[in-house]
Amino acid sequence: MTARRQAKRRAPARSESERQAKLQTILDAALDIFLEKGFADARLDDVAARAGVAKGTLYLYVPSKQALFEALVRSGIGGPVGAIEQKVPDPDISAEDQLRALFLFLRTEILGTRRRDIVRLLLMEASRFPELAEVYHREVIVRGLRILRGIAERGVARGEFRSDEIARFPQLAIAPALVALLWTSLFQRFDPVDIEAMLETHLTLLMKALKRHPS
Amino acid sequence: MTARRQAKRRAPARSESERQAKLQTILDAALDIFLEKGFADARLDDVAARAGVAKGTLYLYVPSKQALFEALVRSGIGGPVGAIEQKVPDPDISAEDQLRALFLFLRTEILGTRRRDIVRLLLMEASRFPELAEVYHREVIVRGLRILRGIAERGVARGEFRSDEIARFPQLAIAPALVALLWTSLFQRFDPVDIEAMLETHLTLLMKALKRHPS
Amino acid sequence: MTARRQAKRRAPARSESERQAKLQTILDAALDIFLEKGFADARLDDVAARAGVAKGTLYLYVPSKQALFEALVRSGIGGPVGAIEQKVPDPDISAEDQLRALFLFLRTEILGTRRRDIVRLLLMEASRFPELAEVYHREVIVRGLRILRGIAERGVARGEFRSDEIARFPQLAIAPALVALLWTSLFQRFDPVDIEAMLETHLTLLMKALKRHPS
Amino acid sequence: MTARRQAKRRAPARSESERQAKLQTILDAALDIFLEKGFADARLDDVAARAGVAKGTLYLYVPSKQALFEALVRSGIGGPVGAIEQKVPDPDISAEDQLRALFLFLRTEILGTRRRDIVRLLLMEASRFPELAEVYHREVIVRGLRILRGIAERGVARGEFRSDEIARFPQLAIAPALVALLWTSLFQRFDPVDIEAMLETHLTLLMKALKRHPS
DNA sequence: CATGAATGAGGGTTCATTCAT
DNA sequence: GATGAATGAACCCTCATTCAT
Repeated sequence: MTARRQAKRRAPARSESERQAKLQTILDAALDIFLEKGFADARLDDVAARAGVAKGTLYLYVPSKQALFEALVRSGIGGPVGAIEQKVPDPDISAEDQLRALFLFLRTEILGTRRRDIVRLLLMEASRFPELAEVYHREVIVRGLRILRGIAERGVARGEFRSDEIARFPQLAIAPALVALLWTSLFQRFDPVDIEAMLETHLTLLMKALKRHPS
Repeated sequence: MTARRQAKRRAPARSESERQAKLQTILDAALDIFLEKGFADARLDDVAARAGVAKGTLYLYVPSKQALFEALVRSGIGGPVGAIEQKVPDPDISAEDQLRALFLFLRTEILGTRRRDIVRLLLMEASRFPELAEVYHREVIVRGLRILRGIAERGVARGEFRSDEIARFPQLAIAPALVALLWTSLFQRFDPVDIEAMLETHLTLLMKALKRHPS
Repeated sequence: MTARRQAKRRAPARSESERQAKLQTILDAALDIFLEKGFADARLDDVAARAGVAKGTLYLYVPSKQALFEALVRSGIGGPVGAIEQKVPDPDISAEDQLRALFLFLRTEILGTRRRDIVRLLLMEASRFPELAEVYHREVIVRGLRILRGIAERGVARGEFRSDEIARFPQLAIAPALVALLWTSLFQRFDPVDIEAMLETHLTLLMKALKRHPS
Repeated sequence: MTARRQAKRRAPARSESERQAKLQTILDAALDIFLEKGFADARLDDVAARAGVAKGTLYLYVPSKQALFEALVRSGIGGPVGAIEQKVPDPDISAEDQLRALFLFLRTEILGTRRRDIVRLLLMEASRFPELAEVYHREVIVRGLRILRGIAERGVARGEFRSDEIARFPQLAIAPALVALLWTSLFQRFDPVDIEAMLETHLTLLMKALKRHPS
């Protein structure tokens, strides 16, 4: 064991962190290419070229094209949900403000960033990668809906909301965000919509429907 | 002479309706395969096998794989929208009932049929077929949103609705249908959701938010 | 036997001569297409379309694409050689005039007609159809060279020619015609050459070389 | 550092000369196959097999079947013409000897080598590759005829030749070489002709026709 | 570790030939 | 006989993966 380590450390031209950095470079390049072409049409030649490495090098970091795709998606999901889980369920603020905070987060941390593209890519390819759909469901969907349900239940419990529709179907609360995501990707260029205003209007309607004493 | 003319003018070996039927068989088979594998991974061998014809036969009906895909999508969109345009804008019934009729139609004519899969396929591949995305936008999205906007505006005009949010962002009214579509395709098998109840709840919330005198 | 004949004669819509006429239509169409595309690139669809028949009909007249090509070439060669054999070896005129008559025939009956294209097609495809090359050699080359050799030998015998080079290598006498054929097909469009003057000059040179008392 | 640089700057895995050698192997193999089958019927599988490489490897050296064909032809033409341009127009020797040198060169460097096959292949396929016909015309025909014309004009100028027929139609001087080329390819196997004697006889005749004082 | 040349299975497309009408 | 829809073998080209350097 020691001997082996020494053998490896004799020329540690690449430390573990350097290796991680290069892997990240590859994942970034892969995201670009996969987004542009989709999984099946993406060529590893292009990924390698964009990452600035030789094609064979990819296989030193990832065992196959499919694994590259999966690593890419896994690295891009989950993180933000954890952040929301930390910040949003603040019992000191109203359910409405919690929802608004959640949407602000969605707009700034997802819809306005590359993560939006990762999610779109995932939606596009999910039916071809059922296992990945399950991971996404478990790591993002379930946790996201749990947060929403928590907000809704607390809203009902403290009398802020009249009814529990969102607790029962939290999907209804983020449905417009899904529309925003797809619209941006597919139609925005020839039929632009003010996404921010749309989401704001959604919250307005939702509050009208839910709040006992609409502000 | 007459006899010869008949010989030359005789009905085509395969009548037009027979040709259409076979084309439909091919389109059906193609939908199955494209849904299962996505456009790029779908093999025309499989399409032909499922349609029960030889591979070369496909090219008697469609000039290329891409054209097959486009024909498939085009054949599956547009029709229902026309039906809705005919039925829904009935001035004799309330805006709420018009919306409910629209959602009933969505559930029974889209979400409950193969058209759901065509739409999902389109969403999956839209970025690879920008022209098709435009066709879909023009033939379905624009017309669908126009119907919704019409309902909303009439609801406001006749005093049934308090405000015009849906007229401004009709996307908000059908957003849950999009969730339903994707959920069904991606997660329903391991996390079933009562789609009908969800959409019903959406309508309930929407009416609470919009109606001047909620029933 | 009689019965069969009667059966056939009951509706002899197509007599033998009609059949021959249709075959000729097909061969003409095939020549056009083969000339335009070469054998391998010619499509029977195009041959059928140009002949005004259905593709399957071709197979009622010819058993395969290769057979069509061979029938075409066979039908287009040989004929003229027979004509020359009849006309040229006129013992009453000088060898020079016989040669001139031969070249006039070449210019007007071969180089200036479709036969030129048939010969070119044959040269192009001969290495792929060795049997056809043999037929051409036997039916055209051998007979043509025999005519030339006959002229040359008579010229020597009657003292008109000094030597027997052309009797030994009659190919030398028609070599410029081959140049004319290929030049016309390949280079004439961007580097035009006065073919008639070239052949005339060839004869002039040849007479200078051969004749005892150049005129 | 130096070591690393060497690692990055090391000679290409395959040196340029190795690459050229392999390309030549492929071109040689392609010539065999194209000659045997013609362009359209040649299969890249066979080219690869004969070259001893995998099919995909061909595409590392040439972008398409057509480009392979064109590379093959281009690599085989032009070179010898340059050599002749250097050697033949020697003002110290007679026009006759220049012509004889030219024919010797033709026999040993073209007719007796693979270049003969390349020319034949070009003639066979020229109508399918009009651009290539132009290249050949420009790089070979024009230059070759210019050499002949130069010899002829000098022959006239110095009084060696009586007349200028060859200066006007230099094609007449090499026409027998074309016959030799085609005869060798098409008929030689069942009707052998002494090509060397034929060309020698051609020169004899030509000198008789042209020279003021035949030797 | 890194490279990139080489591999070869795979798939879209064509088209000569067949055959039911 | 004539038709033309159907067939399916064949072939060019791509690209994920391997491996000698």
